[in-house]
Amino acid sequence: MFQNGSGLSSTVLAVSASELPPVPRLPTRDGAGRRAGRPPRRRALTREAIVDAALSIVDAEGLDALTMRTVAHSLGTGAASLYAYVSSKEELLELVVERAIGEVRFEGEPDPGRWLEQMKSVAQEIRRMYARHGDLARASFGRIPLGERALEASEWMTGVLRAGGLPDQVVALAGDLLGMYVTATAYEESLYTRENVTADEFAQFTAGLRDYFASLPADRFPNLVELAEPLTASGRESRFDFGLEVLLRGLAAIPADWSPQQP
Amino acid sequence: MFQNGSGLSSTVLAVSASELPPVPRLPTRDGAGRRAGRPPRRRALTREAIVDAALSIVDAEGLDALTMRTVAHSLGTGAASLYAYVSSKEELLELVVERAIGEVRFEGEPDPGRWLEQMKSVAQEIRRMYARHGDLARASFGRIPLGERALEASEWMTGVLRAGGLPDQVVALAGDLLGMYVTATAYEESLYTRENVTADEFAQFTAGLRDYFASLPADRFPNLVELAEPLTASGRESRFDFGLEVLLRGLAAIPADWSPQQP
DNA sequence: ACCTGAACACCGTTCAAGT
DNA sequence: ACCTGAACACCGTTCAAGT
Repeated sequence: MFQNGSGLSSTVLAVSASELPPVPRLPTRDGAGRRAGRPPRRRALTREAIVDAALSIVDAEGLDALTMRTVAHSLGTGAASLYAYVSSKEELLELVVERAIGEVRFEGEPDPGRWLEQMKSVAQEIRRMYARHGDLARASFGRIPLGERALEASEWMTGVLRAGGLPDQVVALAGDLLGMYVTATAYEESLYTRENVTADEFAQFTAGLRDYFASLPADRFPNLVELAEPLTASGRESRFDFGLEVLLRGLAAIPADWSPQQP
Repeated sequence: MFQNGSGLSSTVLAVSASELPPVPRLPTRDGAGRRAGRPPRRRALTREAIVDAALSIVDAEGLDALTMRTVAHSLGTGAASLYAYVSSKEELLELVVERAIGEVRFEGEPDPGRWLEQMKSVAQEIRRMYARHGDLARASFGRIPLGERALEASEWMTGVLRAGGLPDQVVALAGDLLGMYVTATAYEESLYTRENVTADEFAQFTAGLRDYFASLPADRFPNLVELAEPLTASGRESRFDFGLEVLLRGLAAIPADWSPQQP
């Protein structure tokens, strides 16, 4: 749930909260497995500050611009100094993703009569969060955020799906599926929202794509030629809404006793 | 269609076939936009050979092991020599993805009575293709392959969806959605099929995840605690089948006049 | 005309040497 | 005890200099 798909990633976000149990991890082979550990006493440099700086860089210049050097530079140090607070770039990315997910707000309690609306609204909320943070969705993909805030999100979504009367196994699978859908969509959308591609250039590209389909040899690609227009017509918003609609209608249509054909 | 989601990527695969029109492109800012151009006369090194070598590396060691240097080395040259055949690593990745998609086979003609089965089977076919090629799905994500083989795939899928009686706009959106689902799933699955994570380690991780959920404070995370088992029980196969089932049922349930609420 | 070694400007990460 | 400059082993890409 909220797992950005079924993802069981190799590393997983450490919980900062006190009373939560230690997070399970897949072993890493490259020896970058140690944790930062000790609290940062009385220093200007803190985990918080590093995550802040990293997220700001992603917002302003995208994920590719986030390097240990750029983060360190924006904090007035060298890259090596970050390793006292963060065990690897991988861990830093997890912290940044967790921070972003923590921004998502859930209003109200799970309402049995409104579970579809509630799921739709939280999906849109998450999408908006990603839209605020450049192409962060790319880093988010395939991770299972298990930090406190992410768990709260999973808890809420699980509650909504259960309130909807879905059986437990379907609740679990549905949460993963919706998380994956939103993250994947957000990632793809970030590709054409890159600050160095103007809306005009994008429109031109779309038009070019339509003309490309339209000009294919009609004997070999009759359907693509005929559908050149609808294939390239939909905007981001409609694509997202369409997929969400399909997923939710499909979920509502899944029988209570669903199980895979070949176990 | 077959676009691995709604993806309109910044660069797009060049069509190798003769009679197809030139592919539309989004402008790139980093000046890496030139094409290889001239045919490789009588040389051992060819585009084909380079793509072969690159795909072999992905199969054997994963996408991260694919560097211009490793590819060149496996062909007995230096990285610089590849740039006579391929304008950038980005273009090489597109060629590799296209090659892999070309492996997917479609049996039979679109059959109006069997469109759901046909879509399900092609989705499984594509998933198997990705499973053969390490974590190639990662490189595939967010690209629109427009090469000849990919177009044939899109043509076929479009035909099946139309045969199913879906309206044109739904056909277009559905193709993107299914493509994105399969690619995203394949990518996530590749994360735990990494050759350096054994099945045993994975099972252990899953068990750890279950125990993690189960041991959360029950007052704050009642649903996660209660659903610890189902949340971590499903295998890859069931996850994939579940999502596919949801998508196809949802598609079948979309009204013919669907359009986004806020245009 | 074709090819490529060496270089450039980067990475993430480590560690000896400073304070 | 804490911090970090410099180095290591890599990247993708370029280009002058070879044949």
